Amino acid sequence: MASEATARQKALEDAIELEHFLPYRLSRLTNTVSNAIAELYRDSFGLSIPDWRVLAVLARFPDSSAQDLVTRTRMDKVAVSRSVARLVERELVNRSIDSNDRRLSRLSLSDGGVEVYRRIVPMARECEARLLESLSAQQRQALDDVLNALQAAADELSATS
Amino acid sequence: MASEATARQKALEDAIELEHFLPYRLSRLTNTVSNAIAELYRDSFGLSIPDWRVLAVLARFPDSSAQDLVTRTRMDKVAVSRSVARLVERELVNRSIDSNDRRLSRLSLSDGGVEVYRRIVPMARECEARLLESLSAQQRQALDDVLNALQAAADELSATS
DNA sequence: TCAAGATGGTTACAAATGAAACTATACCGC
DNA sequence: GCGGTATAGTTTCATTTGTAACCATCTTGA
Repeated sequence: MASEATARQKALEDAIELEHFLPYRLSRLTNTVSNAIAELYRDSFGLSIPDWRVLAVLARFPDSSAQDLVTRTRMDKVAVSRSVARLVERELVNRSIDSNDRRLSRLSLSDGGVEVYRRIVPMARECEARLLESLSAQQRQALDDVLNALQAAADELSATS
Repeated sequence: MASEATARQKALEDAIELEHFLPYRLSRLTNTVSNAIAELYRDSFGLSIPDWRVLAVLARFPDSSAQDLVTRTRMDKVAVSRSVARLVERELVNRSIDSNDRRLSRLSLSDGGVEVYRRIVPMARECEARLLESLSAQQRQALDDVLNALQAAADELSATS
């Protein structure tokens, strides 16, 4: 009993405050941001965030294959396949088959895709700007460095576990 | 045609590099961290992250109601209900009914729940520490401030949109 | 006191996500 | 050239998650 009570006591002393726990804070922040953005893209263009990511990469790297998209978006290949299927269906993306290797798709924005992309970009920038406005110039620099360091540490974490 | 080409050109010039786009970077970091942690909790104790959050809050605030958990974890009430159901089923959490208001649950860790919690805490702290190790003391302070500012800005964003 | 909300919590159903199996094509060594 | 293996991409199925409807209980105000 005494030792049972002690164990309980010890657990309580060590208790983690979720509010200050980094992974929780990151998760909460990301959820808030992602939900706001997802709503914006969905209501404006009927696009999901994965769809938008695919568009963004294709705008910069036309003639990408699905595999290229996997690499550049860090989405998994199933998610890429589904987004591409939606976008092709909606004729925002053109798909053709690589003439040298017929396993590969060659994906590009259609004119319609370019147009949608062109209209989304300012909205995306606006969201980002509103977040960054809350920071000083120094904090923005610090954020950039810190995100890089944390991502590297997180990659390490997931590699070693 | 010329104008069509120009539009395309303009879109490309404005193109967003996903790698530098804050919402994307946050999302990527959070996914990496969450996946690593989720794997750890799952393999060690068969717990999901929502389960763990509920445990963490109950360790600090025994006799919480489900609604209290919603507030403190920022999870939605369905997720809380499901986590609690799982944890009660596994007898890590005790549920009783508030004697004054029979709609309310009174939730607390069982002895087994305390034990599981006590064993998870060091693992959670270790994860967090590994992430923070990558930062200088100044960067850690900056991170704290920046996360607070960004969360506030994100709340603002989702409120106004 | 009792009808009309409001609140706490669960259930049911739909949409999103992930893992594994599958198809088609290409490459490699013989 | 041909069997075995690797790669690109899709489909299938199970799990998770979110939304909305729901039930029980409480509160309020005529």
